[in-house]
Amino acid sequence: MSISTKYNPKEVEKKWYDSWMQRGFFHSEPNPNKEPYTIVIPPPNVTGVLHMGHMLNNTIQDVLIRRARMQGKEACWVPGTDHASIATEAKVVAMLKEKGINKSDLTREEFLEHAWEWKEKYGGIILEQLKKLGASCDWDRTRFTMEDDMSAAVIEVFVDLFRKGQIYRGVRMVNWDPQGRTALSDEEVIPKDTMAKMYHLQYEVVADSASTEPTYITVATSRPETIMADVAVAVNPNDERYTRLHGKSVRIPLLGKVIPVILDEYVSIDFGTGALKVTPAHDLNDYELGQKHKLPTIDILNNDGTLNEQAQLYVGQDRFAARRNIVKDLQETGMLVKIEEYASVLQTSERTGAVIEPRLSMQWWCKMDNMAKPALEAVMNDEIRLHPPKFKNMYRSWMENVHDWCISRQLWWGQQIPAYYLPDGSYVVATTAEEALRLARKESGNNELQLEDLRQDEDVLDTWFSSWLWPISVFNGFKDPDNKDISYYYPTNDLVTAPEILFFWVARMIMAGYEFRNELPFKNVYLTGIVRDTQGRKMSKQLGNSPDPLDLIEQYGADGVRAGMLFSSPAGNDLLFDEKLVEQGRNFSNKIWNAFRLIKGWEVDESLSFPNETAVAWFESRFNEAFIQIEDHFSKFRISDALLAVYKLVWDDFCSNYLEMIKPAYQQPIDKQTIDATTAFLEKVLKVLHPFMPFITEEIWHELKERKNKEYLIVSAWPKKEKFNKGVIEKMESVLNIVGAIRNVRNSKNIPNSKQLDLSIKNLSGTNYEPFLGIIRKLAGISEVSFVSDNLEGAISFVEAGDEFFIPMEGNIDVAAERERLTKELEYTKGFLASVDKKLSNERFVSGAPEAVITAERKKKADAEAKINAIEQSLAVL
RNA sequence: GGGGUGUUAGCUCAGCUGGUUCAGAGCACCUGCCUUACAAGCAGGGGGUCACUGGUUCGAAUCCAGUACGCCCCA
Repeated sequence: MSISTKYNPKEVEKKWYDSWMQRGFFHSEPNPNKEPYTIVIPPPNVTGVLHMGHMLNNTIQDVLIRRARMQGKEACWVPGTDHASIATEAKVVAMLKEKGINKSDLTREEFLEHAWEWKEKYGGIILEQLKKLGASCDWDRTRFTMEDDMSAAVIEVFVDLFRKGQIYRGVRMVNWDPQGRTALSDEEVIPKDTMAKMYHLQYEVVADSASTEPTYITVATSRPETIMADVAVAVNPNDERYTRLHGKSVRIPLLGKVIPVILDEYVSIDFGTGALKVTPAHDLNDYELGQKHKLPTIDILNNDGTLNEQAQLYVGQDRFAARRNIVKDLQETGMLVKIEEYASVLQTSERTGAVIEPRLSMQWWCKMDNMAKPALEAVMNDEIRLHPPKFKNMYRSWMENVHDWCISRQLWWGQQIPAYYLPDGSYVVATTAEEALRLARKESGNNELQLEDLRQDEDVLDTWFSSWLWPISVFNGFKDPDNKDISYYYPTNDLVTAPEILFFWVARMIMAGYEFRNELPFKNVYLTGIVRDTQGRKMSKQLGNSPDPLDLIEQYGADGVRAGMLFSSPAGNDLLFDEKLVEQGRNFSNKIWNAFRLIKGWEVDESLSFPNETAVAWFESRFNEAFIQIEDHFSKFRISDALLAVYKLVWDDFCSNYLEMIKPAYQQPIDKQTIDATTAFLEKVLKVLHPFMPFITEEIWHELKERKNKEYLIVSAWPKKEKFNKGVIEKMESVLNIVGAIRNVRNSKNIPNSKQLDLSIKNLSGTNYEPFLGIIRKLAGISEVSFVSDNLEGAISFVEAGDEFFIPMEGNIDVAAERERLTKELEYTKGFLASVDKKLSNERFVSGAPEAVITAERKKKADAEAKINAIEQSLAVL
């Protein structure tokens, strides 16, 4: 037999992936005779490379889709990528810069040409990487959020929502990324804990008459460079320190401009000095305060973060340079009282890392409140289930406090907003320029207008404004709402994604589902955790703590990596990734491989009788029991638990126990009935293992037997739930306990495995041990078994299931040690009995507890008493 | 500040409907084995007041309240 003792995944994985592709097993077409099962991939950024998060996420999707396929459903997993406007544009800008080209020197068309070229060349690598993982996506259906159809859907949706009054244009406070020079949604802003400085500045109070000494009010701010944009100083009306200032005005330091003191309970008395400078253009809270008190707004920043003319001072300087300079100048004039360090949260851009500038700007907005309602309800009433359900609360609080969505981005890569400005500044919204012209002529009453007179809005839409349509648009549901694909596959079944994007993607897809199809987009949302390193740190490029997934696959095999990722990742929990887990996954592959080698290596002798009836009957039941558990785990999306249950079934039950029971002596042949049963068991085991470890299972499946053309494991029938015999399982459990006890004796007495032992059984329970004697002999290395009615002298004894067992020790038994061991066990059992007795003598327990519990307690009592009796007898004969 | 969530073995975590799956798994550790499927393995073993304090209950790791510490989301 020349099969290697080590499983070698490399060529096996490539072979089977190609073979599956060739035979079209991943491809799906609507089939009215089958139940559809659909997953749409969370489209990774087209610029992305596979990281550990993707690995986890896509492994789970593949497990679900493979199981569904085997269950006979029409399984369709739609892959694709997202155009990721900011990330991609940043990459392209950087690439151009390396070539010495500035974006600002290019026209929009030129830039987009470069971008597309870049996308064609480098985009979508990640999809190729997913194939290495074994992802069984329907690659014929691969989509990209900026391909023509998808973009058309985005534009159509924009126009539709605009006509419904759900989209508007307005000046609002936005998160401004001065580096990317674009607005960001709240979700694209990452708060970072930092130590910041709090500057205490003096504002001179404008005196009633010129004669009095100047007085000052101290204001605390973290952003001294914005004082030129101040329009008021606010204090709490209940703050007695400042009562004297009610109705007064103050002078801005350096600038000398006079601004009023206003009163508002919003100001917290204990924070800073209790006096707040109000800068509506550069702080969200100040903006709201300004609106409330009808204060003007003075915007002193350019879109690149430098100061503009409105600032009057430090014009043209970057905001941080201006801060350094103003601090120096304030110090020199004595208006800076002190600088304090305090822990603060810095808002930064997810894409560029720049510090976010709250900024007033004209943007496009999408109203959320109407759409949020059905989306909230669907989750609250479990039409859409979140796994784990703890995310429901979070979802609710977000949806109840939902803000309008800023959907415009000052970028070129993406869907350009279909708004067209007329020369007079008014605008129309239309899917095409031609239609826009028609509308413009109609609305303006000016039939002389030409296409050249219209100017399309420069901005593009937020990436998520295309992603939220994904489950519908991948099936062309906008252009052709009743096509056979969308009618069949939509609503999809399960969505697997990270909790980080629960709001800006998942929630919005739900809204889009109800808004555009009156139907939920998916039924279950499985939320994975974040993959962290062993120290609990998020994996990141900067930290360099993330292993390269492809290296891992190279080293441990895709199956090993998949299993490793799943071993410790219950839904919604972060996964502390340790390469040890992948090693365990690899070892598991090897274990299965060797079980296969063993079975494959046996010679069959058809003349032999069938000696393994008990073992076969037991494993049959055990498989069915485990399978029911596995299915239960799956039904509750406990993927990790399902794998662990399979793992134990394979390793403990099948390999350590079953195969050892039936294994013929060295170089002896096996009987026909046993080999047939065992082959069938292995096939069943391979089936339940296949979704987790597709490659090795397919390999063994084909090596085990000749298979016809399309008889592949990937499309074989998932096992059915069947009844099992609980009694058989329990009996075997106690037999295995006996084996364990004998092995323990062997170990503690240093008796080598090669030395056979004898066993005497004092059968008090009336159990029929006959069918199990062969198993006990084989697994525990016993030669003679005898049944006795008296205790054996000079033997080590133990009790199991009410019966006593003796192993003769040929006189060299350590009486003292044995006595000690038995005494200890006796003490323990007596203590145990006492606690059971206490319970049973408690009348309220007996009357209050259910019958089954009481019976169980009575049985415990009887067992304990029998055991005490047996130990005492053993002690007596020692 | 508001809301959520967690704290179980050295580590990572299960424990779902309160009671035999109730204190468990994997890794790590210790002992002994290269026993012809597998040393990427086999056999055995040690290790936990279930964060703390109270309450409900015949019975609490499990339910409730509070405290401490951690994490997440929103401000």
